[in-house]
Amino acid sequence: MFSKACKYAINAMIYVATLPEGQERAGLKEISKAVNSPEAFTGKILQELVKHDLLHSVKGPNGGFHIQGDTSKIVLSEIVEAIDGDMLFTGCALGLEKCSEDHPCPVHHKFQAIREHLTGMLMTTSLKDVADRVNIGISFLKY
Amino acid sequence: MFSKACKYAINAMIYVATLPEGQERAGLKEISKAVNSPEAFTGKILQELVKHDLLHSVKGPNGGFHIQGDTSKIVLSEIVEAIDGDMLFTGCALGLEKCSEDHPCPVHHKFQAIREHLTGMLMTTSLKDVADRVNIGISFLKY
DNA sequence: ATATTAAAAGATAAAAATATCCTCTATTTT
DNA sequence: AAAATAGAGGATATTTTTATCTTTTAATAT
Ligand code: FES
Ligand code: FES
Repeated sequence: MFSKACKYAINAMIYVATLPEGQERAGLKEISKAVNSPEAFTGKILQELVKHDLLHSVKGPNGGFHIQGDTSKIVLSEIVEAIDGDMLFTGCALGLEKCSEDHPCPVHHKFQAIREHLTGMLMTTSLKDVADRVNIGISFLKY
Repeated sequence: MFSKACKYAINAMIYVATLPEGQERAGLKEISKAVNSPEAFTGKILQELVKHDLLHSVKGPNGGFHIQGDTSKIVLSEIVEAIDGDMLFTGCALGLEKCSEDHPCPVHHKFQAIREHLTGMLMTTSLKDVADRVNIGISFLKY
């Protein structure tokens, strides 16, 4: 469904979102440990998220990553799109060059509903929504 | 969502299912042309489908592939599982070692519904359902 | 100012997925 | 029986994804 890179990205963003407001930033090492992802690879992914303005980074001592602004303003679909692109949202499930009503693949009509369900969920679920669940201890970022 | 191999597999199975009952089998060349997939790679995938008893093959002149029995008895989820395995149906969306209620990832509760929607659709959509759509010309296997 | 810290950037490496090619085997036709 | 056909199986190649390592750059602390 999502690439590994995308899963790491989502988990990392959630972890950063769980940090108390205005707290010191989290370093790469801390983040990759918290979400059980390979450190160097995670670094690349965080760079990408920074480029997409979903995350901010600070170099040097006590540097690290943080989210500026409200975590309720960032939704999961933004993270997915930043890392995996929009094929999940717009591509044909069976690999036709483009997904369209005019020239639909054999599962288009059935898939449409699922896609809408999925994208609707990703577009309405904020980082705050999911980070809160982690903070109160009812969901987990690793194992 | 699905691997390329799985998309080729689904399209190929649908194509074979569109052939009139009891007709001569379709050869690899014919199939891969019909669904616009790379021939040799498609051959490997069809082998796998044969191993999973979703497809039958005959060697030699006028050989090829066909489905024995009723195409309404084969559902899409069987093809997906044969090629991509069951991670789509049972794996955690965010990469936790296992998906469970006891130790859920932050999107588990939201994902559960989508997964059920998706697997429900794949388990109830038969090859005949989709092949019929192709035969009456309202959906397409390539481009 | 200098040393230290930590992310950015670039170069490689390893693994997995996709794709092709060649030989072997079974079947059919002549 | 021999030749031709077409899938099976194995080996190899390419591409993409995942992962690591090294160097550079920016910020901080001494
Ligand atoms: S055309 Fe295949 S999903 Fe829309
Ligand atoms: S635990 Fe992640 S989807 Fe169920």
